[in-house]
Amino acid sequence: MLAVTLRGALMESVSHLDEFKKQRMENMKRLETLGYEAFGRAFERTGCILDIRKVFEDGKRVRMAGRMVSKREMGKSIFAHLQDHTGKFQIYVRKNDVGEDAFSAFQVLDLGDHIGIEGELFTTKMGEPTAKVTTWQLLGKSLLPLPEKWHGLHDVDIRYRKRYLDMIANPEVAELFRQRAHSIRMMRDFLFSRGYLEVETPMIQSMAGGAAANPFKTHFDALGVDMFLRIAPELYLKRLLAGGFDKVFELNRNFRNEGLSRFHNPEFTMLEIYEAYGDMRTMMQLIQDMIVSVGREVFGKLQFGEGESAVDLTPPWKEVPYRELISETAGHDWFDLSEDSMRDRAESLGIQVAPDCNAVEITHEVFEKRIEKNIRGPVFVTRMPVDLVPLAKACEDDPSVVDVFELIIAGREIAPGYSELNDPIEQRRRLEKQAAGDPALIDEDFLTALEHGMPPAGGMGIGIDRLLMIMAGAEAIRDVILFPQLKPKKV
RNA sequence: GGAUGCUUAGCUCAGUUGGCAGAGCAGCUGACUCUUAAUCAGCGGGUCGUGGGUUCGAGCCCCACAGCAUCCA
Repeated sequence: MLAVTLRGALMESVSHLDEFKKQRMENMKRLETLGYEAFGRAFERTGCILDIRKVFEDGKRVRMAGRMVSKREMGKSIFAHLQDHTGKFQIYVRKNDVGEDAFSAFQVLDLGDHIGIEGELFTTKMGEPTAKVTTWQLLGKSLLPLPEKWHGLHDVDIRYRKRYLDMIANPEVAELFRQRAHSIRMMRDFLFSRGYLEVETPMIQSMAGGAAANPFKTHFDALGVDMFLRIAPELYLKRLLAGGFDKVFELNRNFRNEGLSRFHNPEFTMLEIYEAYGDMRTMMQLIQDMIVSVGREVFGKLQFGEGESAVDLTPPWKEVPYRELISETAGHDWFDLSEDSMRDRAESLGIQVAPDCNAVEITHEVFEKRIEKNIRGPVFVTRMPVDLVPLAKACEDDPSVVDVFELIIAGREIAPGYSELNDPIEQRRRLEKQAAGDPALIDEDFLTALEHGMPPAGGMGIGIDRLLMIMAGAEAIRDVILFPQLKPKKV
């Protein structure tokens, strides 16, 4: 009894959408009885809509395909727009031109249907380039209504969950993802042309190393062991340096088992680059050249954002030591202060510091809360405290700081770069400290590779999604990821 | 994990002090052979996120839950 009621209620709740679908199914049947195949086959086109627009010429015959996104019926003639990924084009269907049957079938078409047309180009009285249809065919029936044509699709939940609707209703979204694809392609070409080799290393790993982050767990059935999705490719890329590849990169997904936020998606795209016999300065030059060329060639500019969030990527980019930034903000005597005085000073700057924080951690709180956010950049912050960065070489002139940079743009960390540690003894010491007595957390195979000898190297990782947020002017990381992670929706 | 806000027709949004659930687009019927947010005439479409409560009466007030957003951890 209850089950029956629930089922009734469920059917009731979708009944209205069903009515749209029912109507369209009926239209589909009518088209089929008129001899149209509802889900058609390959259709040879003169070109995409942009191609056709480019070669526009009065009287030219073309074959064009697209989704019908608007339709204006006027008795014995119809204007409509077809849309493909390159834009919209108006078509004109006249009873006299296509014949009675094809015309009445066209009247049955719904918005959203994919059709192919053959016709002759002309310009309307209002000056719009248009194709006068002589024949048409149905390529793909749409059974559900499109979002509203004028206001588009605003509901962010639907936009992320049904990205295909977002792309149809909001053309700028499709454009952004083309820019993303183009940017990534540019980076690959750039690195390839400079002699870097693209490699693929395991995403499923028996221990997730190379960064400090919580991994996703998975299970390898055939081997009966738990595995992890990688949090970074670093330790494998360094094995390749030991193996003799001198310039390598990997551009692919990393996975971190963290929450969702405006700046975090648990799977994100990272570009990691290593160059043997180089150091972090090699990387500084490389990333500057690479980002500048992406800016120029994909976006056609080096100035991004407006007002408060404006950044100018015109090289050369500034370099500022970490301690200098701290002194400027927290006082020139900061590094002479006792831990307690540091805590008081931090609080006077409006920063709450946990009581168990040491001097390095308090200092870094100041950096994160008061400095980093305000750096418009791009700025390379260099000479970070050794305790913050366990995988880098110490500076030659000061063992308390490491030879690294953190590239900050628009108040955000975009890319850390290191003079990589290639000393297996020091590396073991640091990994053991990090593992805090748990030998299962130490990647012995990686250490063995270093023991065989790894050349000195520069290395860096670039958070591609965050970089693209800046260049594309996106407010949220979800806006630059096609299918961002969301909570599964319960029924 | 915490705080705040949002959730009303397929889509975009109104909804007054708690008193019959609204508009535009989309849809349906009809007219119209250069329209373009076509126009004109008419029609249909709602478990107001879900579940409880207060009340004579809840889209609106209260509680819980869900999803989303922003900020914080």
